[in-house]
Order: sequence, then C-alpha cells, then structure tokens
Amino acid sequence: MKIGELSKITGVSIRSLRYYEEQGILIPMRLSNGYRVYNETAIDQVHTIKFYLDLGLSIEKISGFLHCVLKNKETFCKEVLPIYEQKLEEIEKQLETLQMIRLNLMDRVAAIKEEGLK
Amino acid sequence: MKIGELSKITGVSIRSLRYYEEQGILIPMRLSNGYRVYNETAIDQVHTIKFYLDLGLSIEKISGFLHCVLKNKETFCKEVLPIYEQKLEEIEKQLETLQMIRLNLMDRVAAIKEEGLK
DNA sequence: CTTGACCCTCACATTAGTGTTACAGTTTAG
DNA sequence: CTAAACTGTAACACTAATGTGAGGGTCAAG
Repeated sequence: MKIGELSKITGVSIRSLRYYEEQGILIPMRLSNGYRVYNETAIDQVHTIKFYLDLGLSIEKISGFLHCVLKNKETFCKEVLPIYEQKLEEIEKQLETLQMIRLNLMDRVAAIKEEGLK
Repeated sequence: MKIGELSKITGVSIRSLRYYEEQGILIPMRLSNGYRVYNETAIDQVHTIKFYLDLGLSIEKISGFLHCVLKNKETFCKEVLPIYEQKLEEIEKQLETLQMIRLNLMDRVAAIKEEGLK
C-alpha cells in the first residue's frame, strides 16, 4: 500500500510516517516512480511505534528494541527492561516535581481566597 | 549595579537577565556606554520572577501580573487567581497522564521480570 | 599601551515530533 | 486531455528558556 492508505488505516499522519522512515524505524520499499510502498506488516509496526511513543519513549529509544519486539514477545527483548526502568525513574521525578508545584499552587490559591473573605 | 553583579547575587545567568529585559519584565537603565544598570530593587524582582518561573508559569503569564505583585501583596492582585487555577488544572491533567504511563510501565516491567523467572 | 575582565548585539542551537508550505512529478477518473 | 488527488523532497515553524559563540566596544590596573 502507499503512504496515504497506511496513514488512513493507522491514523498516523503522512508526515509522521515519513519521519519514521527518516529515523530508520519504518523503511518502506520504493516503486519505480519513487513512491513508498508498505506491506501489511507495516500496519502492526506503526501501531507498535505509536504504543511506545505513547509510553513517552523517544524514537531513538524505540529504535533500540523495535526490531526485537516485532519478532518476539516483548519479554524476550532484554534491551527493553532498562529503558522502561529508566523511563519510570524519570517519570517519578517529574511526578514529584509536579506534585510539589501543585501543592504550592493550591496553598496560594487558598491564601488568595481566604484573603478575599476578609 | 551592572548585569554581572546582579547575576552573581541572584544566581540567574546574564543571558537570562537580558532575556527578561527582552520580554519586558525587567527593564534596566542604561549608562552612556550602553551598559545596563540595575538598582537594588531589581534583586527582589529577579527573585520574584524566579519564584513564578519555578511554579511553572511562563514569562508571558508572569508579565501579566508582575507589576502588581511587586507593589502589593499577591492576594491583592486579581489577575493572579485565574492564572493559578488554570495552571493547577493543567498540572493535574499532566499528573493524570504521567500516572497512567507510570502504571503502564510498571505493569510491563513486572511482566518482563515475571517472565524472566520461568 | 596592553592585558584581562567586563559589557554589547546578533543569532544559531537545544527537544522532538508534527504541521505546514512551496514546488514539482505521477496517476487516475472523467 | 485535463483536473483532481496523490506522491516526492526540502525546509521552516512550533514551545520556551537558556546556552553558546562570534565579533566587537569599554574600562581599570599594571
């Protein structure tokens, strides 16, 4: 199939599909006119990429294990665990920061509202 | 004082102080040679700016109420409350997203580790 | 007078994926 | 044959604050 069809099926924009190729994680064949041709497995592949992107992983990280998880169960790919753990750590730091900011903001909102009552 | 001194006192880089000027939230006088001169109150002002930046507010937002909070108690400035509330909402959305991702990641880490035990 | 420590402006780089636009070739349906 | 719909590449835009570097004045001490 050509890029437009793959885009419609997967919901991923043509621009992004081209970008995935540029980043080396989704390489299509080419027709003699230069058009990209994707086979059926590309659909799954795009869904897989999307799934990992939604987990907050960068394309660079994804490219490190995509090849493996496309052929095996994820649990088989030893590259995945450290990346998950690193991402988890990062996210937990972000959560901490955001929660602190949240408390600060709530304090100040409360202070303002209280002051308004006087 | 000149920019280097203000930078040392406040811990904010010279680059950032110049940026604050560009954004209109910290305007110094100029010497005849073009050098920026800041008065003593600039120190407090920079600390205030830093405080709001650390709350996750953008310079644009800050510029909307900085003038007021520098002259009055924060609780007096009616522009502040809606900005805080909006930011709070935004942060709570981010927290939700991150927490979902975190749970997903933890699930997958657990699955991989479990599989490894077999 | 020179050296070094300041200061100036201007402007590109950073993150990261996607949107958008310009310009151009190809295919397909009418 | 032509217009519409597709495809191609290339390149800039975006967010936002800060880092960095080039190229060049200014000033104080020795």
